[in-house]
Amino acid sequence: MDKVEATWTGVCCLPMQIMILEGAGRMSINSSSNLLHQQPSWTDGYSTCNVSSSFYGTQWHEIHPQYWTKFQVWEWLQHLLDTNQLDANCIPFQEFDINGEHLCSMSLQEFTQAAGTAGQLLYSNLQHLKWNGQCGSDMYQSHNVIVKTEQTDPSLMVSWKEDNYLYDSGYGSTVELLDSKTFCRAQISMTTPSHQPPDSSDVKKTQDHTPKSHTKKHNPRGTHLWEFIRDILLNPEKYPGLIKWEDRSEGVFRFLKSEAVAQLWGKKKNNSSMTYEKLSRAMRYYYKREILERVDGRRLVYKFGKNARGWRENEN
DNA sequence: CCCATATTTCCTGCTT
DNA sequence: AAAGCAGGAAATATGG
Repeated sequence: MDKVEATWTGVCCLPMQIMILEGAGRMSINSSSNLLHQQPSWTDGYSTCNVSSSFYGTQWHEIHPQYWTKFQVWEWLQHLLDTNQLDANCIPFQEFDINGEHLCSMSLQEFTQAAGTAGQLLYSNLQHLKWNGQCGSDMYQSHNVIVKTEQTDPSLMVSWKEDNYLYDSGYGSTVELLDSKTFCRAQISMTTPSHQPPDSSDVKKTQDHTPKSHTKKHNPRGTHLWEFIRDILLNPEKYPGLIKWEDRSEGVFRFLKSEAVAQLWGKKKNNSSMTYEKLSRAMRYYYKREILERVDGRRLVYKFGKNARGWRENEN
């Protein structure tokens, strides 16, 4: 065994990581492949969390919208979803397969056409960006949600807010804070067909996800990856800010801290060299088995398929 | 030891 | 340019 016991306090610039994993106490980290090596950006003491897509690298917020690439347009959209705590369906990403120049030329009407009720939000936010060049800290929020006035690195600010928010209020109490959510409700219910439990052959109901069923045929290493992911989603208070639902009823979710999830998975499997790269390969194998469905276009987003059980709110 | 399943590891190519 | 995504291929771990 060349594994080295290391405590998370060694990674002193990662308060979130420490908090998340403190329950686990010590973590086995391979000295040649720990977080410090895999995620240099985590160690810069700043952009510690990839809460929203990615700030390091592309830095759309430092570029005038006019010059955004399609990718940066999507990052902006994603960011608006994040900061306004909106469901993904509030903004039809496909409608924004355009670059910054095109985006800037759109009228309010066109925005509304493309994104419905959210169009207004997008439009006014973009106007703000256009006239201010650089992004002020307050532009990240639209009119209707939590206002933050601190002058800090936006990425830090946002992750801090989201993390704290998750810690303080827990998952269940989100709604009252977020009237922006309600303004999307109509849209969501229109675009979301009602759902019947897709079960046909399997009449077995495992209300609780305790894996001790007599029908289990092969379960080599205890929990499967998808169950592990599901359980993180189902216990947000235990693993805050790692993965979040994008659309609870449809089973769409998104990794917020992909590498942290990979580390956690690796820990469970006693594999300290687990990475998101490898974890995601395993996730992709689930497509064929219909445990997951593809969600294309959006990074780090997955959707439970018909063979995934136990993730619905009231599953039978 | 063999077999199947469920990853894990590595890789090339493509997209954002 | 860095991160993700797609899959192929091969290796590995585990239980039967």
